[in-house]
Amino acid sequence: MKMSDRKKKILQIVVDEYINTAVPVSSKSIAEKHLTDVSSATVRNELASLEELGYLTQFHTSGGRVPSPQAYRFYIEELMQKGNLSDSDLDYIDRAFADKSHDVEHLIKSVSEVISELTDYTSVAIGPHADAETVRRLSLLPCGDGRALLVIMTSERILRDSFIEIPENMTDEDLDSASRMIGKLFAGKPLSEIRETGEAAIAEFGQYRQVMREVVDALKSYARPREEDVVLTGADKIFNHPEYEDIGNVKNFLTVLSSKDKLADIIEGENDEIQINVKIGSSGDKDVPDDCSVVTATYSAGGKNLGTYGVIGPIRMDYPKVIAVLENVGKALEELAKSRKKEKDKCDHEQEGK
Amino acid sequence: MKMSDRKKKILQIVVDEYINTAVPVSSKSIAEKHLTDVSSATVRNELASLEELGYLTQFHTSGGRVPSPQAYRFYIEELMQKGNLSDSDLDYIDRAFADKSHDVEHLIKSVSEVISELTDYTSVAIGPHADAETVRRLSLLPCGDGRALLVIMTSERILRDSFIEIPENMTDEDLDSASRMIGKLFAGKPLSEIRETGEAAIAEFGQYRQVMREVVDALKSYARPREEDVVLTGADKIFNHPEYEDIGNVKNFLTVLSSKDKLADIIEGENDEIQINVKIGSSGDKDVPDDCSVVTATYSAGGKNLGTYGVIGPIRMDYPKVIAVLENVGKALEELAKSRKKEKDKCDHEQEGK
DNA sequence: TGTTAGCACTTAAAGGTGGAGAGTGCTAAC
DNA sequence: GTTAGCACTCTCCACCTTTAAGTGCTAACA
Repeated sequence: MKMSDRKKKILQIVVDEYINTAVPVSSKSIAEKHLTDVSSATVRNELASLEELGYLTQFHTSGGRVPSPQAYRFYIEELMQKGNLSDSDLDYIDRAFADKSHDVEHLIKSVSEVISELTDYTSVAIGPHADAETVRRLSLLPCGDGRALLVIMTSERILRDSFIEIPENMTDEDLDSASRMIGKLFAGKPLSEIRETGEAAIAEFGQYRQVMREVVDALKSYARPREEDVVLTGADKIFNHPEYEDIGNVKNFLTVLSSKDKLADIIEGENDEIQINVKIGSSGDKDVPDDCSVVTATYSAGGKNLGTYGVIGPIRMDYPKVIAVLENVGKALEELAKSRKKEKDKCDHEQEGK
Repeated sequence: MKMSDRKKKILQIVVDEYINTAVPVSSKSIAEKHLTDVSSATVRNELASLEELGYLTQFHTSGGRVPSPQAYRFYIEELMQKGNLSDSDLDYIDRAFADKSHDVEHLIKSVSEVISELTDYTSVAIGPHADAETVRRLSLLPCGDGRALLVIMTSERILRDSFIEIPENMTDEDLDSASRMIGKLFAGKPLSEIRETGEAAIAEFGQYRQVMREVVDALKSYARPREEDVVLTGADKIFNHPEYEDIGNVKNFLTVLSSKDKLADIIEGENDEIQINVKIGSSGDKDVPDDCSVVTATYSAGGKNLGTYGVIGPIRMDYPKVIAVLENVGKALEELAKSRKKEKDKCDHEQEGK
């Protein structure tokens, strides 16, 4: 059976209507409100046929139709009318990023908050992979209890959460010179490369071999997003959506949210290439609950990854709005990255001139 | 009306029973299971009198009795039989703290997890106030973008989350010497004192006055527990308790949990002196929801505050178990603090000998 | 005076009934 | 291909009845 234009139109109406009202859509309401040139009986025939094609389901014979996951996918690909944000929403985004300090961590948090606030869904954000950033400076600060704090300044931020063990007989001065040597060796290289080639370098690193090994080991923890890099905002937003009036669904949902590790998997997925990625229901992804959709966007500017941000909520999600928000936040982030780059370049230039 | 021994006994039975079953307690069940020497009619008389005294309430005439907040308070003060933990619970605690690294942050997280796991309630933990700790070492690491990372080693841990702005014309060497000077000045002093007297010191700090001001300002943020110092574990545990089958209650509960700032207020309160503190219902505390109890313990060893830990859940809480867990975790923490102190002393001694 | 048996009373919860309303599927006519 | 008409199905709600649980009260008892 072919998808006639009228079928598409009706399917679009059903999805739009259901997204807005959460009430199964009837043939009568379609004929009255949207397709005034045909009767409800005609619509009924089309609905029956759409159901046969797998786009619609009914809970019971007299209950109107509800879109299937397949329908949402089709809707997003072909039918959806891109939403425009209201002026006040656009304003909100602008203001949120206007006076942000330079911190990547804070920025990620802000992005997550903005997305959750504007979409009214739970938002998840993962910052850029430190992995791809290059080392600018590396310091080892003695802690006095056999450990040292490893602080790495990368091209994008400061990593300061790793501790390494240091040999008992090592003095602060030793540590300092080890720190300089290692810093010099790694400067300009991306973390990922250090992790891979680091092993080989350890052998040649006579005196401070053990410290070197600890540093390389510590870098391994940056291969995956760390717990503190996964930001969750607006978990309580689910209560604003009628599908979560059922306690079982709430429980299910919150259980997924409680493991940041799983969340990271859900959000990151394999969306390196696509800009916006939509997972509806359990599209084979074991970690996404059956009754949830996940919409994510991976941002980048000038070849640089700016992180992955998204929304998790019921399948009946306001996709036009969510996608519009993600796109506009993306634009704002790009702008920000650009203006920062300019600033940095200017700054670097000045330093050279000195 | 006086509280006869029998009344007390009956009240205790009602509370115990209700805690365990969550079902209103009837006169018949009491007479049959616990007070076999009197009839249900006698128990009924006593129950009516306890109700008059404000200890019991009924939802409807044929519904059995339920303890009032007042009854729980009386129960905890006078009636409760202290619970003993099972061997496996005790084991669990021991194992959890056996091989913990030195990190205060990790320890707090572990404590919170252990408490939530053993009690089956949502647990909140706030680490010791950095505020009271003394400075051992202070470093300013240049970040290269007009900022510096302020790393402070205190007697207990490493604080590494503050950034300060530095003057444009300041070189890395300048920063380093400023760092040394400020470090020397503050060494051995508690953060709280620096915060208070710091203002005065700024004036005398000629050349590096601006940096000094930034440092003193940054320290102010340690006066209150920071967001990352408030650890929440097992939010989903509430689903294991029947009072949270009602979606409204869940919403209410989760809303409170979503603000770490409010949580900190709830947990910390004014329990500096008491070891274990129980708030039942809204005991005047505006932030605690009416239908919630909060049990907290503030630990200390050798005069040193080890943090405040607790449990938040329904008023019908298993107080004997919760209190037993908090007590035993407290003991374990004390042990840990002691053995660490020994280690540290030994370590310091060796260093002196060198 | 405290305790008890007995009984009437109250209430929630569960189950059944019937009508109203919504929506469909089908058929026959256009 | 479209439509009007109608029988059919199903939910929802209001109402009722029954059942079980538990109480309060009273009168008798030790």
